[in-house]
Amino acid sequence: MFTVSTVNVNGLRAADRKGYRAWLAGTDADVVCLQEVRAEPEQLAPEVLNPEGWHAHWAPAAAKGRAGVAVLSRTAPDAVRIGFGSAGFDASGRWLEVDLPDVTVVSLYLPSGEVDTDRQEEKERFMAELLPHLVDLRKRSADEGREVLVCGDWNIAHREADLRNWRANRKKAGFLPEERAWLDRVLGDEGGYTDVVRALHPEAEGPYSWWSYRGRAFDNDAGWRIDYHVATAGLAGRAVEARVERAEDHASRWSDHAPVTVRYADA
Amino acid sequence: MFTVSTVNVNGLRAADRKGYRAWLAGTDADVVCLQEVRAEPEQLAPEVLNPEGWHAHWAPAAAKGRAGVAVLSRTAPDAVRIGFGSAGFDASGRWLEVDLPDVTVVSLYLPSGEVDTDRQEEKERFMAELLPHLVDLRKRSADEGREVLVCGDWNIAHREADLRNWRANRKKAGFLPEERAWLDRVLGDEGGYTDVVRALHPEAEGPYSWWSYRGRAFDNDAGWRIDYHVATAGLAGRAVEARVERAEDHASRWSDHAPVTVRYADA
DNA sequence: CATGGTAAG
DNA sequence: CTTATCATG
Repeated sequence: MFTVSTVNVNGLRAADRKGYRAWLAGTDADVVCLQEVRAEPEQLAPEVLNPEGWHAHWAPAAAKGRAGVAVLSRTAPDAVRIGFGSAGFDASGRWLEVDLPDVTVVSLYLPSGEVDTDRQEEKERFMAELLPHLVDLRKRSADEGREVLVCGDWNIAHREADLRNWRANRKKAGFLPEERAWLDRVLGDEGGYTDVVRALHPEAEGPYSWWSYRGRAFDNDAGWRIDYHVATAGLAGRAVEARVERAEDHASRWSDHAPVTVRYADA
Repeated sequence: MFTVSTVNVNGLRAADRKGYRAWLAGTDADVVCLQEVRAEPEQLAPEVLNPEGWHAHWAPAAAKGRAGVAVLSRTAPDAVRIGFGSAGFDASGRWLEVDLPDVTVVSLYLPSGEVDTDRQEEKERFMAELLPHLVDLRKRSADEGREVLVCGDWNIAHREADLRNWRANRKKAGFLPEERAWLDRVLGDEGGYTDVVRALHPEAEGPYSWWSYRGRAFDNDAGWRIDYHVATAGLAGRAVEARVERAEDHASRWSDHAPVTVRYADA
């Protein structure tokens, strides 16, 4: 069995203060993808930077305290690549590829965007540049006999079942028609990828993976499913179980996101 | 008896969370001068903005979250003036004059400065502009038969007895020779003012009124006396008791400064 | 509502 | 070390 977790930690130093380290010590995952590390590697505690029993690779953003992704794996990767060949985004701490024996695992942190600001334009540029790379990555990997798994915070809820209050959010970044249409392409014939958790649970509400810190979103389960396992067909077909590790209560939360963990059967 | 307290609150909203409001409710002062309010009046809780039993006047800085002084008095002032006639500093939230029946009380927050930066030049410009106004204020008030009391954070320790580690601080803002010389002028024939607490306790170490939050300054009593009652001779001669309301322990501190309270006998 | 940077103290 | 503002989420 091959188990992969992905979680947006919303500042790894803060998450560590609140329980991340204990969570990592207790997980049975083989690979953990992190997003929003929001620290330079040197700013992390040694036990977080290089946890015992893990090989950790980091892709911090050039801008201090922003974004930043990582991949932790129990075995050493064959290769590690930062960025997806974009002059504008490769130093933004949003894309890290790690080659394991027969699968390339990616930690992705897509810009959140904000309607009517240049942050939304940036998100759209990022999406526009990413799609061709996703296609290319799938094709190259297929040639090499490898699967691809793009884990991370995609910052888009795909369908109405992917967020609690979809009506109120139709004009909000993260559920805009153009963003959803872009995910349609990623998950359709053009991209050729599968939304693993949705494939396992086609009729479920959610399961949500992010709840705003504002108001009572967590208590009311007013969440969004924006953290995905996006996999090539061969790997997606081997997914046997998915779970969102939602905290018991507010006090035990160490991020506004929850880990999304999927178990894949061996090939 | 006429009792006046002065205290740099280091952010009134934070101070309120930690105990300022209870302190105000318990004080026997007739007038309270505040410095470093660091809030626009509208950002303050109503009970802090207009405490029951007090007349409160505020002089916020134009720059949000910076400086800001206030005077609270149990009786309504006859007049209130913001600034000391300086184009550069009148909107900086550092000078507020309040006329009470026979004394003008001022809340002053002198810039802290920082050696080798333009913040030190700003401090020196402020001092240069302030001294003539102090002289003028004393003279005009004398003509009107009024005393003057300039309370606040002067951000200068006058003499070696006014800070714990004076040797280590000879080149630090707050104990520079030129700053001390300027205070000599304020407190000498030119200014004509008296350092009330020092006059009451000529031989004392301190009493300190500020302890840095850094290190163990508070526990070690490694403090500075930078908060003064600076009064015209007639009022200074009526001072009968001074106390610094140093917190019992770290947990009960609600600012890095302590209130400096003086009781003045009636004329 | 929370993180982290930064300026100020 | 602590207060704020700010941009980001």
